[in-house]
Amino acid sequence: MDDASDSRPGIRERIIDAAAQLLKEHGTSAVTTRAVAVAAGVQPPAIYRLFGDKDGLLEAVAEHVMTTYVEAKAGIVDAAAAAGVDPLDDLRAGWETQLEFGLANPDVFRLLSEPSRVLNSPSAAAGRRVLEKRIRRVAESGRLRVSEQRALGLVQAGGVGAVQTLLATPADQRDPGLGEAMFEAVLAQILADAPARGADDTVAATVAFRAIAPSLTALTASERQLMTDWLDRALAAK
Amino acid sequence: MDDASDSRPGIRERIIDAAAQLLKEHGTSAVTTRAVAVAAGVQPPAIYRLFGDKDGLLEAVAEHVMTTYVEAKAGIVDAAAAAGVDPLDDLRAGWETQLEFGLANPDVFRLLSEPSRVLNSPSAAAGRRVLEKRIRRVAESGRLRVSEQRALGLVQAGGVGAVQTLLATPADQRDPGLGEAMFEAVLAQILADAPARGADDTVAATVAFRAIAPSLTALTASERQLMTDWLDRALAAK
DNA sequence: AGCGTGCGATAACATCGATACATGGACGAC
DNA sequence: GTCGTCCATGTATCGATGTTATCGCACGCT
Repeated sequence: MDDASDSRPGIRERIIDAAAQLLKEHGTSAVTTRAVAVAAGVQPPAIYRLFGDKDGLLEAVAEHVMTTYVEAKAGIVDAAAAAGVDPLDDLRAGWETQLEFGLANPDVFRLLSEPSRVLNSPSAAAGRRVLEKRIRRVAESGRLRVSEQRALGLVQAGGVGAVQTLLATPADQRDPGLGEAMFEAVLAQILADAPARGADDTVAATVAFRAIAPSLTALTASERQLMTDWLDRALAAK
Repeated sequence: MDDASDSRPGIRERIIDAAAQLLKEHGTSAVTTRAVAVAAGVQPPAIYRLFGDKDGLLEAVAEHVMTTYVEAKAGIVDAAAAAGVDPLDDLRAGWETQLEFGLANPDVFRLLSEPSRVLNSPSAAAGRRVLEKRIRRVAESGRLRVSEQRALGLVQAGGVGAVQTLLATPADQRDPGLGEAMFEAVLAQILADAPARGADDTVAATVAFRAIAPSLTALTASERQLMTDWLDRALAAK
């Protein structure tokens, strides 16, 4: 019945919750063994009895957050497979969930992205398995034009990179369409049937002109400034 | 004459080199103020006098490694611009350099990728500026079908994501083609299929844009009117 | 009942980032 | 030449953190 790790009143859970909350609300540096201990109402040694060391605690936190977050994902995957939802819509839903999660929980996301942790972490493996299922469904539909491994890597890299790039940009300067653009880039690379993106000549011409506009000496500085502002606005609207 | 930061025999450099070597050879955890101090043959307080705090030291290390690595990049960019190398080949060369660097120096790369550091780090800004130049050259050639900002974000995200994904995979299970696949995915997303007319000089780009400017629905009628007036004036001045 | 096993609490240890304070020497003023 | 001032260096230390040893106690097994 009861696992050995489950003592009585869920002390383990209390510690994990306290650590997760501390991590989410006050950042990585606030997650100290003592702070977690007092927040959970236990003594520092309890952490070491239950998790071995601090890294074990962080791994448990990662697994907890990941599970909480992935359970929905996994449920959606299964439900989608059963309901016959388009695998691509399913993949896109997962992508958006991951981006939202990453932007909402930067510290937890960083924790889950650390290569040293990902390499030997059961929770990371679980997360990857969910993504593998989604990729597999796309593959089974016959629309993949690269290996599943390649597709998996591209989706993973695109997601991690997009989140990290957005997090590394001041919130007011972020490109809100970056995530979707990256997803489309990955899709176009792994799908057999080309999404047939319309070759938009106007955008290309606008971008090219935007690049050389600052060198138009026939205009005044303020005119150039105003014009580039308009151009950026026009491009952002695309 | 002598700057206050430059005492006598390059103590600053000795400390930075010691820290960089420690970081590269023994990982992040080995970079401790005392270890750096003994490795550089100085006293712990010296670090604080020269760098303020440990984060200042890490920033200096990041800047040093970045500079050493980027100097070649920047030189290549300038040389490429002068020699008229294909902007795409130039971009690809930078991409490959970044991937190699990230895989060869995982800890330094992680340091340089930390969002909190990237947000207010001069060295990170310098690195981004190099990439901006490369993107700009592509934009000037008229081959970009998205905004420069979007292109920049996609290249950045793709590179960071690819490196991080590769680092998070056991070396013997890595997909050696992932980096190139990601690059192609990004390229396909940001490039116009057709070389978009021979708009490699300002006049051609301006003429092309002048032709499509009236159809920019994102601008108001008066803005379009004023802009086309300016465009005509700029063309007349040529 | 006796006893052992395991859990919780207190205290302590080693190390880390960071700093206060004393020391000493170099340079200019007289 | 001598003294005083300033600044860099060196020592010692502080607070905090990860981690562990030790003790006491309650619970279950024989």
